[in-house]
Amino acid sequence: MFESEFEEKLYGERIETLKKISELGQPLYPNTYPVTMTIPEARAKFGALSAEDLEAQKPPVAIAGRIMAIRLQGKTGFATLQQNGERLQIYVRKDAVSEEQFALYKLLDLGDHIGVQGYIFRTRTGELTIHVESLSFLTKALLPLPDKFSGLADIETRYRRRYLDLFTDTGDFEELAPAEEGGAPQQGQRLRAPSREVFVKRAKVLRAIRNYFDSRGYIEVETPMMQSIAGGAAARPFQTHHNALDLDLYLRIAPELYLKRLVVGGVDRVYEINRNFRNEGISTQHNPEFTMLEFYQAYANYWDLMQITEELITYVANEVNGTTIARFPLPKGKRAGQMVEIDLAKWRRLSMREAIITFWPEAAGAKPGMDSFASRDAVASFVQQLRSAGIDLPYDAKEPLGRTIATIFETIAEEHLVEPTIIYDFPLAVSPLSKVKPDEPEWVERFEFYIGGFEVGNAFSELNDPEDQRRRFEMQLEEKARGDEEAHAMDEDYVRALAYGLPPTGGEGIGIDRLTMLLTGSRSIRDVILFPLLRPQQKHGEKQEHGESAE
RNA sequence: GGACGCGUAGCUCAAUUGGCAGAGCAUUCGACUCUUAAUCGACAGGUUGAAGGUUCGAUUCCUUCCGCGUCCA
Repeated sequence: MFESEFEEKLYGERIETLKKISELGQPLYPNTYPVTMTIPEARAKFGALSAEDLEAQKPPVAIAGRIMAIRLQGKTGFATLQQNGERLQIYVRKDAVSEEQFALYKLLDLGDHIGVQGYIFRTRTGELTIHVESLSFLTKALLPLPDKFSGLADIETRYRRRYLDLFTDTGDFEELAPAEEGGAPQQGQRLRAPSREVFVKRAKVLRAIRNYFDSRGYIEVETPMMQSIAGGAAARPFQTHHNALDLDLYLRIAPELYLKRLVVGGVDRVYEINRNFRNEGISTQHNPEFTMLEFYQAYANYWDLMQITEELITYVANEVNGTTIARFPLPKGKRAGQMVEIDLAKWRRLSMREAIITFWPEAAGAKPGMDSFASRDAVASFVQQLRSAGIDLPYDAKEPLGRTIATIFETIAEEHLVEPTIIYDFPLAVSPLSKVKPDEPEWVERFEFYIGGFEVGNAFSELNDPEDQRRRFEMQLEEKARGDEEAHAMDEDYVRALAYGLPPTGGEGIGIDRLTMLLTGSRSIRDVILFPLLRPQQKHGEKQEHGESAE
């Protein structure tokens, strides 16, 4: 457990301190403390009252918190308690508490939990403070806290020890001027919110989404996380095994096919918010387990979903931040790291083909025409044009035409989609579960929406023709045979479900982690996931083959 | 998977051209009855991520490995 002799020594000293606290008659790990309010409640209730008002009332309170700062000066002392991310100062005088309790105060360390009872007043400098009449020891911190002002700066430690990050992180600020002699450094605009605030907002995001759908007649459900066919998306799954049934299973990559089975079953409006698992790389936008919202609505198509999307994102932004303006550091591309302001209520819509034309790089020569995407030769020459302009573009002459078009889109357009943008009409070849456009058989009624330069959601009019669905799965099997490990597997039971009749339905998935990144100004998905996946840490001693002995 | 960067005391950070590893906070001891990044005095705290190499001498240069970050695939 100990990382150094220093830590071990300090731990031992604090165990000794615990004994002394016990000798003062304090239980060492009491199971409760009778608070009258939380620290945030106390600040809200008394924060506006003047010193005179407080002096007249001497409002009695009992609160509890963790000691984040402590200043002892002879026969008196101050300490700062923290609870629920807010702080309140306490004032302890030797002549206001019992002898044992002042002895206890002198034995307190940074990080300890205590409860105090007394009355609220303001100090000479005006700070809201509790004049302590009685204090109780609650729990000891046996290990040292991170730097009391800077907190944890090391990103890795913040992820690995999120418990420390949550109560010590104060966010990042723009550096304005160097610290003056003996003073605190000047702080500018906040660049990153405190960790705790990010996760409080994440909870608000979930609450707002549930409010939105619950008030519109949707039913929230939970469908299998362990599936014998990992369907509903193009991704590699994690594999597991059920011993009693001797059954290979996959962790789900999407809930999609189960949710549409529910629509077949007459659950016309349904949503699920839950984890998906994809056995892929890790980046600032990818964690192997991530949270996805999927919702389905019978008798709706992708045009209806576009409207719902714009409404939902606007609603959630207002609920969470009180504004639709999001300040967000771009996570990738040429402008990576740049802070941008995005209005989540202002949307534009472009078809995929329009987006390719709009963001066609000048260096690549003549822009494609709208009608040129139907020709394999034309699209192949687009690839050559882009490559000769120095753009790295994967291309396989044997891959379906639609896949090439989708790759071109992702390569040249995605990073430009910073303002909320709906990209609609996708190639059939990359959309095995979407309904074909009636007038264009190679294109489907599907859209993705992009904010901040990355994909946040994906939606389509659901393919509900079982014959067509079977053919699409068969096309996917050919892709699999061609070497595409992410191609969809055949799901006979899903085709059978469609054969009972799926009404016309629109469905959509939205990445909750990415949406939370936008609403909290977080540059990495790891900043919005409490315990992101990291490689397990090796201890130095474990790597050494031969133990070295001093003797 | 590739390129680049980072790893120094518990925490936050220094260390000039390759020349005695240092400061603040925290800890320990002492002083202090309105402090608030409290203040003042004293002590202690290091295998510079790991292993190897070059050198009279390596935190610094080189190689490999480990972990993390960023960009790209």
